[in-house]
Amino acid sequence: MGIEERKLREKEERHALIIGNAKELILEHGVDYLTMQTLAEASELSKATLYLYFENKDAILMEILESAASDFVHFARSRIPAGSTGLQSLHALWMSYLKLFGESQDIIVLTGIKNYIDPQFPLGTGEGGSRFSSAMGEMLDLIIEVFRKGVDDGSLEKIPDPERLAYTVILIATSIIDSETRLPRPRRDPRRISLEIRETFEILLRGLAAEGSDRSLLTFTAL
Amino acid sequence: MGIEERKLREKEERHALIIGNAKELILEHGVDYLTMQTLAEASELSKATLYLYFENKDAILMEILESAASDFVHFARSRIPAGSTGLQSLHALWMSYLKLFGESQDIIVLTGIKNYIDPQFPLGTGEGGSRFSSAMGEMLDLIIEVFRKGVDDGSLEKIPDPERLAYTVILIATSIIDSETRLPRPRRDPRRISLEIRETFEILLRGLAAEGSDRSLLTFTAL
Amino acid sequence: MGIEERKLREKEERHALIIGNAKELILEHGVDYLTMQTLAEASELSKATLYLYFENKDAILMEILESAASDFVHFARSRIPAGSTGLQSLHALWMSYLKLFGESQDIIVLTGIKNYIDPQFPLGTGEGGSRFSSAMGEMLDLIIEVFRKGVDDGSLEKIPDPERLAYTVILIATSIIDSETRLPRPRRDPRRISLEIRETFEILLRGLAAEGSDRSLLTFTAL
Amino acid sequence: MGIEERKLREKEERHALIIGNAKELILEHGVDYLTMQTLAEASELSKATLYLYFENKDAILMEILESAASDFVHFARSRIPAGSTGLQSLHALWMSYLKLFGESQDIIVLTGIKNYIDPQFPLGTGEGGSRFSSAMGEMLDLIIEVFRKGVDDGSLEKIPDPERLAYTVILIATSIIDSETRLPRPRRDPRRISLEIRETFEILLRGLAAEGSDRSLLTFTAL
DNA sequence: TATGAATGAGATTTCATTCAT
DNA sequence: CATGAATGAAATCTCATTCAT
Repeated sequence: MGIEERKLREKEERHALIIGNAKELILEHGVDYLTMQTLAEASELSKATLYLYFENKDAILMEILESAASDFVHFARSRIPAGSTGLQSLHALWMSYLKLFGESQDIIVLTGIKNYIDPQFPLGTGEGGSRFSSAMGEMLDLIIEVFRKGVDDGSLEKIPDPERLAYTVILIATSIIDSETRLPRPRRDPRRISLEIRETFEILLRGLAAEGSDRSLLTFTAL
Repeated sequence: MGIEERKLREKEERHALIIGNAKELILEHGVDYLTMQTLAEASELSKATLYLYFENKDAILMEILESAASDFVHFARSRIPAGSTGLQSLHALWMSYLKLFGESQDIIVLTGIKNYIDPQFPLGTGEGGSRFSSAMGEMLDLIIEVFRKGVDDGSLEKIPDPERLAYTVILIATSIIDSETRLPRPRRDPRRISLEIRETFEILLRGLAAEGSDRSLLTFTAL
Repeated sequence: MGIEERKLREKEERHALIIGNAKELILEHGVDYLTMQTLAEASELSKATLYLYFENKDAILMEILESAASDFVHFARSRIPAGSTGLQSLHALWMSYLKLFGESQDIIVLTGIKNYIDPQFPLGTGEGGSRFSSAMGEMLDLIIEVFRKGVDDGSLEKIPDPERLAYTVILIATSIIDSETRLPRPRRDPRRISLEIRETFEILLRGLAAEGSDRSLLTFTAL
Repeated sequence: MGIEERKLREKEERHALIIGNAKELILEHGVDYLTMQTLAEASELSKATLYLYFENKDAILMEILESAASDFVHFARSRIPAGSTGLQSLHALWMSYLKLFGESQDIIVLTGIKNYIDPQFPLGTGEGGSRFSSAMGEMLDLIIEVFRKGVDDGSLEKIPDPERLAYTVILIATSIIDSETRLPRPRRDPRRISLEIRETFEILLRGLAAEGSDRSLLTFTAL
């Protein structure tokens, strides 16, 4: 029975290996560089073998996207204290984003893929909407929730259409990174990106917060 | 020499024709649809002929980008009254953006191409910087200028690194449209985009403006 | 030795199981659907295991063909009364065909495979003849025998080359079904096939029978 | 203007060349051997070039099928004298078949492709029926027409369902050749096939003709 | 100047078969 | 005896780019 376990583990490891290599490739050379060929080479496997682990190329991208998005949502939720105001929640949410981005570069991969798979998200859910990531949907829900809370408790300015704004905010946040994804790593500077995101979030937060809000909630410099 | 003139004129006309068709195709069907094949057909020319007018596909996209960006910069500059504060200038700048977007849809083409050609811009100028658009550089300069003025005259909050923020702001503004560009026109909704951009700009403006600024400068509803 | 017996029996059972599944798959989804993959799944075995029981895919198909053809020959022989004329024998032979087809659908499998494996049979025995089915050879012999008998006893028209005609007749009979085999069962209509075969046999029988033959031997309507 | 003509001619020649090579390959090695790769090699062109002349592989097969079927129908119609009985027409029809087969081997190609493209034809027209060859439809119509005429003028036996029988007859006629198509030419013997077809047609004709028909119409030996 | 024609390189996917464990 | 895992070879199709005429 130890054998079965080992086999299962090995299978999972390979699966993870492939995903890992795919992420690495995307991170290194951009999403367009990820072909079954390059992925096979990077994984020291044949192309056919990849199809043992994934139904098709989309499935690989989807899995990366799903897991990255899902990780983010869970992490963020865990860092929003119960009873916090909308503004506090938003602050916590963005802190999570910065933290996660600082620790791994999954977010780079995530956004790159998002735009590759479904460039119109979050603008158009349309008919093909169902095709799109469920984890991405959860992320959207979380943000909408925070916006609504903030408007209700008065910690945020009035937001005409929280759903639309949530879309837009995801778009902004991801697109700052998005462009990075297609370029080779050498030209990328994680610290610069981090600074840019932080600064952008501060401006957005100032723009969203109700007048007279606590200044300490409008900055991320403590990071 | 009348002959030479005519030839020159015809050459320019063809050149313009191709560019026009390329824009149209992008607008209609998204950037991915623009292949040398489709462009040749739309222009009623052969693929080979396209190469008489442009070195390669990138050159076509670049030129569209250049001219659109250049148009925008000139238009925006013409709408910033002499002697206006930084905040006023920024307001005018964004009004121009909204106006231009309302009137033509060049901006859709522009941003779509920007991300297609050089997705890292404005993040990475790097070594490859020379490759990138000079008109885009002018746009950048304009925004930096406005930021500096605003910080100096106290109409904007302190901005640690105006250049970087200018990059970011262009990115935000363009990326909202970016995703649209790859979709065929039918699924696009100009009004929605317009609303999103406007709302985003308001939030950014509120976030950038010094406290106690004139409220009328923080909204675009008059549009 | 009880053990050895059991092992042998189990081996044969597996063998039969695989063959059975292969038939079922062909019957359900058509010959093209039978891949080592689908067969392994249906048999709840690994693909590699299939190769323990059969040298390659062709061997599997061949065996199905063999057994189906063999079954048919035995069944048909058992239904040809001793002392019957050639015409009576031919009638009995084709009744067997119709009956077998009505009861099982093995014949569908059989013909489908025949054309898949060795489409030139019965046209070409050639050098590669050895490769081909021995049971199919028996079927051929049976028909030739019947033809010869009929020509001798005057119940059939003169047949220039009984062997060649036997080939042709098998071809005709099987080919009516052949095309069906590649289609999934839902689009198949056993009754229509049955009618077609019957009608064809009647025409052939009329064409083969000596003039003035007993009319009741020229029809299968009693079926 | 001579230039344009020449170009057009050359284009058509290439087109014809490819079709010719495709036929040749099918004739030589069977339908399964025809891949874009082998066809490209045989034509001394690159695979990509083939796509300049044909939209996809199916289009190539379809064109061969269409033209062969269409040729046959026209040829056959031209050889059926006005005012002939059904039996005479059928005889003429099959003479045409034999003649065409004797002259070119297009019919081999035709039937091979027919079964490759649409194996269920003529059994199942089904929903996808429209997808199938229009020339093949004309062939069917011709045969049905002849059957009806023969039943009406009493030269043929009663036919319960002329349409179904027409299907069956095409099936029989083509399937005799069909098997050939997938095998390399060396194992093929045109004369034998010719004999088989002739003999089969005679039997069918005897089976279909009304009793007491003119014997000279029941044989093809004059061929 | 213009172009028809051609193509190399590369993308995704499928399948019969092998081999170490 | 059984198998999970791996793979080579092949299939269809696309696209930016080149070159002789």
